[in-house]
Amino acid sequence: MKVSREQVAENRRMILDAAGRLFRERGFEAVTVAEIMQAAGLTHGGFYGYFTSKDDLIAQALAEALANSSIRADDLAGYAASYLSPGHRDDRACGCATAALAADTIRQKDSARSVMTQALEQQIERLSRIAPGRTAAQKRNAAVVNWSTMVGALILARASDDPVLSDEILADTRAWLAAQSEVQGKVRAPRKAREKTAGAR
Amino acid sequence: MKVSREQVAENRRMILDAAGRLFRERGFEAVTVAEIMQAAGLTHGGFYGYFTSKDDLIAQALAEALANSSIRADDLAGYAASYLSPGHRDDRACGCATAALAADTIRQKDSARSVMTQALEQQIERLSRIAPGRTAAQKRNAAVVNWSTMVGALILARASDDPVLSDEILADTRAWLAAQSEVQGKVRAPRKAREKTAGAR
DNA sequence: TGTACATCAGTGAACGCGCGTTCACTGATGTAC
DNA sequence: TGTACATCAGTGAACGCGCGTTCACTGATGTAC
Repeated sequence: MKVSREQVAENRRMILDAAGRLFRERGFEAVTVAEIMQAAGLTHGGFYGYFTSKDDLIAQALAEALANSSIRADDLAGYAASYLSPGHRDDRACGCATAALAADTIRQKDSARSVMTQALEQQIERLSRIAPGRTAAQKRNAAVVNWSTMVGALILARASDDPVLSDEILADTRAWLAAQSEVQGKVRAPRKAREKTAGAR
Repeated sequence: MKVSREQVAENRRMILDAAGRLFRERGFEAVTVAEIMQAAGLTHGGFYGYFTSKDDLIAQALAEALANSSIRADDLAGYAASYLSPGHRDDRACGCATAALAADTIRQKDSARSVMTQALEQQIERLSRIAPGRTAAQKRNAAVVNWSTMVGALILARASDDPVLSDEILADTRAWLAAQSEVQGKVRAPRKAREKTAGAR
């Protein structure tokens, strides 16, 4: 049964969304094409009308998931507080696609790897704007390290079976990044203002 | 054909070694039982004489791979220099099992997850001994953050398609950890001694 | 020490299963008049 | 605006394939005498 052009666009969005969520939750390999199509409300046969292969979908769904990060903040401490929250740790399906899929992407085709690399570069640029440091080079250096720290901490917090250890990893890393933000970034800001910013979600 | 008891022990070691290497290189799911047995010089049929299932092997091979980290150093800067070297980045099969498999392990059975959690706790304790800080709590906090940073940086450096960006991530994070080690950890050590230690492999 | 035989590690064919992908078919859409 | 029909998105059975796992068999090991 043919379907309207709007419905086609809507279906395409549904497939990419479902794939993005399932991939982040269970990895590229463990999720099947049939499962994604079912989650999108379709049957598996129609898949190849939208994508040329599963690898094609992986690259496109990854790009979509990496672009739609829900984490937003104007300062490093606020960003870290949100990124390293228990809520983000526990919601892999809708959380950071880098933390969920960077390790998986290393073993994927070039199409997916290049998408991940572009997103990584963009994220470093974005973090450079709120990173501590006087020169542009210092800010970028700090952004690289801060991003590594956040992604690493989220992966390790998720990897830990033990909720106490997992919470410790998140809390320690949050505190560290907040301190970074304080000491190096905003030496001139008044104390009250700083505390407000750092405490905000 | 029956085989001597020593040969059985040797074969077991070969299977665990091959599995550890292949898993680190390509992930748990992409590697097949037959492939592992072939890499160990055996045929796939014999597998279930050694392990009850692939999941059983995953847990045991992960424990083995996590225990046999080749990275050793007496100070943080030296450890970071080794851990964040291009050589370690490029040799996934023999490198850090945490960086290679932590994200994969999140989606594995409890047996593997508990192995990873134990290794994580041990590594934090180990790093606490060489971490900067005055109190034990400060040292442990720093160890948690430093480990998150190293694992995150290695994963991101591997994820990057672009060798320039990849090298930048390694170099920036190495420099950062060396600075951490300098500023907070060894304020009392004579300058010459510090430089020697930090430069060592 | 030498011999006879029970044990059991390793082999490879075979199992059921689910994967990614293909394809003939269906029927609503959207265009031509 | 209404009607006729070509288009093509979606369906579900079917494809070949490779997976994890099983099992009857083989023949070297290692024990009992």
